[in-house]
Amino acid sequence: MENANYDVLKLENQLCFLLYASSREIVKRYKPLLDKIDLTYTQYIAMLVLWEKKQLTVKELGECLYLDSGTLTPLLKKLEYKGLVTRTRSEKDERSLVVTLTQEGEKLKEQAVEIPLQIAGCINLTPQEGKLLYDMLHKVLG
Amino acid sequence: MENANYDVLKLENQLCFLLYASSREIVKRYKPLLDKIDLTYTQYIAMLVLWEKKQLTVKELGECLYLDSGTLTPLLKKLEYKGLVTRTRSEKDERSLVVTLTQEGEKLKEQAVEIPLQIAGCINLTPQEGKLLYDMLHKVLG
DNA sequence: TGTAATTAGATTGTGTTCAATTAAATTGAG
DNA sequence: CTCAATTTAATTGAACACAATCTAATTACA
Repeated sequence: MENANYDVLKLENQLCFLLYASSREIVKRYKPLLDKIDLTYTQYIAMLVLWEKKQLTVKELGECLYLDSGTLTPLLKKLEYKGLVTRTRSEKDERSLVVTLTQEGEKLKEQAVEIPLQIAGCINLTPQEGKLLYDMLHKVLG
Repeated sequence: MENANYDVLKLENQLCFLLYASSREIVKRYKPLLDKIDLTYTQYIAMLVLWEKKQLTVKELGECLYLDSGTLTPLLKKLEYKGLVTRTRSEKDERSLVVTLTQEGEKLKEQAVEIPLQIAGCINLTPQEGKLLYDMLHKVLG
């Protein structure tokens, strides 16, 4: 084949690149809001889970966030250092580390509750489009 | 307001989290394919642009990829080290660094041409859904 | 029961990302 | 022209991501 069709290589055609670029763009839009409560984006999504569940193991948190201990261990140590969570070994199974929201961590939720609306306000999608995007990303994630 | 509605904080409701998780998931699916041609995902998308344009400045490449020199400088040095590109200052404007595809870099395109189809094959979307996702991500990116 | 296999986290090393700063080159206003 | 403002990369430092490896604890099977 002398003239292979290289069009598939063109960047504009790359759905994956759009996904990658959009993800970073959105995280960047969170930054000024998260700076106010001194959290990074990854710390924020970890806190989202903790605000909902109060307590869970590193393994469970990793399953929620699709992150492994290589990312979570240092992140949770930072949240512990900030006084937002505690880290203790499970009594039932010493291999498991239980992460628990502190009072301080619980209190931070009140300030964080503003963030989702502010983010929604700066994303250029109608609720219908948002729902469509949501459904398709769910399919991608499988 | 005694019972603020914290539902907006729930992770499943977070479009942004899905975007972030899907992006990482897709990049992970590229890895075994990119390992064969010894490129990381970021190096790959830089090569995509170079395969199309042959030559451009770091600034132009950054605009294509939404990445700054903090990311691109070390990345391009690695591509140069691998012999895929050359890096030379522009004669017209010494501030600009011109990145040029080498013969070696051009040759790699032949092996890379297989990748998009293989990725498409492991993403769980119909062409119609892909188009919809594509359009909405374009809107998000603005 | 005793050892092999598995599991949960921690650690290490590579490679991004990005904000902030720096340095050199170029441009523009007076 | 000339000096201040702007532009382009490079550098630095903090924080991920993730593969690979390690250790300790638990489970399973011969």
